[in-house]
Amino acid sequence: MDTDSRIDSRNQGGRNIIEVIRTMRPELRKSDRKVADVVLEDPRRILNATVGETAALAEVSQPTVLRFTTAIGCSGFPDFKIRLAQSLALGTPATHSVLLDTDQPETVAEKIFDYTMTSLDWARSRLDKQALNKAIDVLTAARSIVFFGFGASGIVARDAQQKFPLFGVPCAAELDSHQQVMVASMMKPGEVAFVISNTGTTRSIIEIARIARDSGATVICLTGSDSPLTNYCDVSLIVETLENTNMYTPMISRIAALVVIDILSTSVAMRRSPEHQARVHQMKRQLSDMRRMQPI
Amino acid sequence: MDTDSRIDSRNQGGRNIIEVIRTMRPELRKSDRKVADVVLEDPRRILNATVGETAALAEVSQPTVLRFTTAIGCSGFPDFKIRLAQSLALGTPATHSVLLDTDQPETVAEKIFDYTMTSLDWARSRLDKQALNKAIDVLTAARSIVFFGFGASGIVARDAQQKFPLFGVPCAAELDSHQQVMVASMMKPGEVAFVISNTGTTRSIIEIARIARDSGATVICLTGSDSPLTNYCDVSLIVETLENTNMYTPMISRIAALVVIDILSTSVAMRRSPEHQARVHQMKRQLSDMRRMQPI
DNA sequence: TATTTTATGTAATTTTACTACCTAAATTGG
DNA sequence: CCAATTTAGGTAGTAAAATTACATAAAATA
Repeated sequence: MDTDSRIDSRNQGGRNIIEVIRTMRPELRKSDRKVADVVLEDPRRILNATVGETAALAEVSQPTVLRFTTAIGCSGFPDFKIRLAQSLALGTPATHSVLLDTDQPETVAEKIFDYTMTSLDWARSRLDKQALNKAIDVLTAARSIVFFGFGASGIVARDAQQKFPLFGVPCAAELDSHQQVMVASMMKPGEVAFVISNTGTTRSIIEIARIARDSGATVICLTGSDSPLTNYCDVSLIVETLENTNMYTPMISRIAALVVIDILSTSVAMRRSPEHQARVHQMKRQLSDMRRMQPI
Repeated sequence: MDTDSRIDSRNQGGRNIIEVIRTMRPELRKSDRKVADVVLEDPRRILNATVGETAALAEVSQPTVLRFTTAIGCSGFPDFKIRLAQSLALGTPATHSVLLDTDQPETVAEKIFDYTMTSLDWARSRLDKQALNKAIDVLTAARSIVFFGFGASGIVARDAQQKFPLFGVPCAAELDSHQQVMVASMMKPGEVAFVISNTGTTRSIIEIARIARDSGATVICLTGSDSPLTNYCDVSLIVETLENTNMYTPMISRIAALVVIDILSTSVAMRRSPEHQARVHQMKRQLSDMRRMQPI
């Protein structure tokens, strides 16, 4: 219920009809259940089917198919097909149900892929464009950037640190808490501290933001919710991830963060002079040459 | 043309009809273009419209609407609506066109998000379930795992190394080429070498796979295409990414790889005894406690 | 300018979705 | 356990939608 209403608000009218059918199946009429079963068995087939064809597949009458569509909350057969098409939009049936202990690896793969994609869509629609713009401005003007992060966010920090130097901005990634304090307190105006923390509540990372800011650095944070961390930051990039099911959150949060890093680095690169871009191309060529060479 | 035909092969019949309409618009008949415009202006509105209503909106006759649908490659109006529904499934119109120098940050964000999601879907449908199963078997049985990777793949290796120890499997991530050779040559039967390389052509990483295998280790690779690397591996996880536009490939390949790591680690976790899972929960609780504590 | 080709609308036709109604099965109260 | 009532499901007819055939207008070409 709670979950559904949230998803509902995403795009008009209840989403993922397949999931709806699956959950409602037990309380459906016997004949409606027959229809439900042929739909669930191969939803894609229904997309090109008429009421009559669907009825034949389910071995019921046409009005039963119509009654089925209204039973699951659609306004008619065409509407049902539209909903189904949307649920099937990305590959196979999208089931963002929770992982079950009994799931086969195939199912686990499907669910995780699906959940990742859906969550990215969610994050996309929620991303604050203004903050994004401001972050790009700040990063483009930065004399140097230091990325701070722990654990999974440390991975993101490292990833960012590998990307940004391409545009001539000196970068560092600090992942050790002692080192972080030292570096943060030595920062100067014109430098940017980029603080990454999914929870935004990790005490030590909040400290880092505070210290860096006191030192005169501009502080950007990349976090999962409007947390205490944002109080110490000049720009807050909040990447909300879909629900907080303990199982998925750590997975999706770092992926969403990486996508944001992609967006930032690409945008900064695009603002740089063509000269820089030429240099990037040259470097890429060298890298690809290296791949064919024997290492020392 | 080339691009379209490839996308066509994904799921039956050309995908993202909105993009198709946009690209074909100039070469459409005058009246068809009127239809195209009302569709592009507010695609969502068409989902609940009939031929007649669409014709009225575009101020053309009904057959013109029909001719429009066939002109853009649909087999009829209902088919067109289905395609449209699929294109609109995830949030706003999905445009996976190439990045332009003139794109605003908002557009860049949209494009990168969209491209990431689409590519993940592509990777999902292409993932070899058998190899996945085998990899899970091997990892579950492993006495220890060493992850090898360079550059962006090094990030993936680190991420994996942070995840797997949760299930009681000793793990390491080797990112330095000299260190890699040493560790690989010291591996023993029962141990697993997990080699990550997007290109699969990096000379030194292929060497690592060969050395590890010669030492008796089971070798799993995670790579972007059926490359030379796979010759030296017992299990090859090939994560194909959508097209090789130089701009996007490095971004999406590492994200797809991370999702595969998620799937593997989750599946391995699920095969472990409940005892292990309890331990994981306990650890999570400790971590979340730590977040509220002052660092040392 | 005449002729062919292409574009678009009108009107008829077919197909599809939907509704009214009727029968059979199931459920409940006496 | 049987009659009454509700509920499920099918038949057949109806409305509405999509599609086709055809005619006319506009454009292009000779």
